[in-house]
Amino acid sequence: MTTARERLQQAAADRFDFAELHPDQLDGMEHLVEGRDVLAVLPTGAGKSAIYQVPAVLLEGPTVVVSPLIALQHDQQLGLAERDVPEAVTVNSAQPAARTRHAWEALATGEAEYLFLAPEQLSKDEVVERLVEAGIGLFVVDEAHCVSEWGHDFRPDYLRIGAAIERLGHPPVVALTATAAPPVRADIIERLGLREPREIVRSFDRPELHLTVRVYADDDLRHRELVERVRELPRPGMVYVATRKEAERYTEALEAAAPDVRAAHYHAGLNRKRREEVHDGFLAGDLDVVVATSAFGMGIDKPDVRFVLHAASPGSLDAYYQQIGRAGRDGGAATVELHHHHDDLRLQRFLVARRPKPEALRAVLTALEEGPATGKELGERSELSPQRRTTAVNLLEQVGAVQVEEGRISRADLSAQEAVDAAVEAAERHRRLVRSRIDLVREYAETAGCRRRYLLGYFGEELGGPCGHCDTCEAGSAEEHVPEDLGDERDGLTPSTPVRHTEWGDGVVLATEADRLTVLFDERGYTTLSRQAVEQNDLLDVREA
DNA sequence: CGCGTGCCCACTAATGGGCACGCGGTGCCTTAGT
Repeated sequence: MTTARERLQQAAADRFDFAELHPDQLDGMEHLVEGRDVLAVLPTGAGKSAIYQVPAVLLEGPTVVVSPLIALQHDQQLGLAERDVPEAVTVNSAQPAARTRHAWEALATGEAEYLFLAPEQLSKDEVVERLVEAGIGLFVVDEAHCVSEWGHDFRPDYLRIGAAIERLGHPPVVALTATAAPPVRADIIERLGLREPREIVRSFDRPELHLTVRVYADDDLRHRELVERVRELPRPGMVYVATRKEAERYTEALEAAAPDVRAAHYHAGLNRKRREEVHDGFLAGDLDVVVATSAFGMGIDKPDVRFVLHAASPGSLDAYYQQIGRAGRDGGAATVELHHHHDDLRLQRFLVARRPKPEALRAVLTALEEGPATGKELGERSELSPQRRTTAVNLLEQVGAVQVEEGRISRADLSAQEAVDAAVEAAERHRRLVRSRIDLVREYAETAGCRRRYLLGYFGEELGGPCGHCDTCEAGSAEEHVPEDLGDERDGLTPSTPVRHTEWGDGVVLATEADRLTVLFDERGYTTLSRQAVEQNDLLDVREA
């Protein structure tokens, strides 16, 4: 009798041509074929996709892969076409109806094994019903950080994936991502409804990246220096900016200052053809530098990116880590610089987490007084856009004001006023969290301590001493900022310790520095506390997890 | 959310206060018209 492990290795070798599987991959695969859920946080290039691709052929029933971008779905589909496996199909609005028809038929007959779709598809009842009929054997959420990053406002259907999984009878689920700090991992697990998932988390350390921050008070100076850096540094590389206008402005400045540098800008305002040109041109080596907003990046698996410069601070260290992670994937040295200006954060504070409109919440509740409704019916009754409507339903469901069962939304026993108040408060709490993350970007920019230590601490990883390979280490200031009691559990306040603050309630210690602690409070978000104040005033109690 | 821009108005000509207005990111989806 062969073990699951042997069958997986056999399938990987015979059908995928994977010579050898990494223990992390095998571990994830094994849990899936045993019917358990998995959350895998592994760097790009570590073979995340294999974790679902191989078990898919051993498990009965087709595999659903939820992926945020149609372009990514297409890439994965093409990759699978080269393997000795059943067909991979996609369902989305951009393809001809005939292709979608074929996809559903192939899935129903068992001819197709893999189905790629965006989360928005799962909000359609007929889609979920077809999946129920197909008897889904494995459910995959690729780029799973999007659940936490986009689900709360931008793409609310990300928060509805969990409900779809339940309607499918909860087949084994695997969530895959390259970047997720501990609170993000917790959010993914909760929102997808993963059951005692096996968490596979590899180190976030990327020693080949040299980290530097420059802080500016003058935007024009920043602009000039950044252009100069692009001229000096080995290429290819990427420059991240905060706005579309800045992407164009920096590209023009670069073209003027360095005609030999082949540069292009990229943002979501470009037409599809142009976006493809820039994307493909960069991957093919026809472009040296792309200046882009956050729109550029997912699907960029280019090994030889030699620098990632930020001409403006992003809205979180999660986003920052994700963007710089595109440098040095070949293992060669790469330059990572944050060119920070205090005003960058003002823009981010505006951009992230807008408040929900109480009118939208009321409109949903009023529409439901007529009786339960599907999402579509609710849209017709309330005249809200799909995005507004789904965001409102998500919030109301979260506070127990509505229930969603079998795709039908109904009112719970809670007055409209109580429901709206609770939903607004839930949104406020999330807004505080998201805004508090912005403060940590500033702290990263301003710390005199080791940059790498700070960044890894944010991702729940304790780096013993200074890394010796960032600007503060080289300047000597990092040495003085290592906590003296590192590893000493004298005060018990080590990372991931649950604590209670006299005023701010429950939280979890996330990172420790010489003079301060970063704590994530349920009600308040990320907060930095002075160690001295904590000790003198006895502000924190360790509580039972 | 909060800053920069530009307009009006006041007013011994050249500036400046007050204020309304515009601007700022990420992708699915759908569907009419060429």
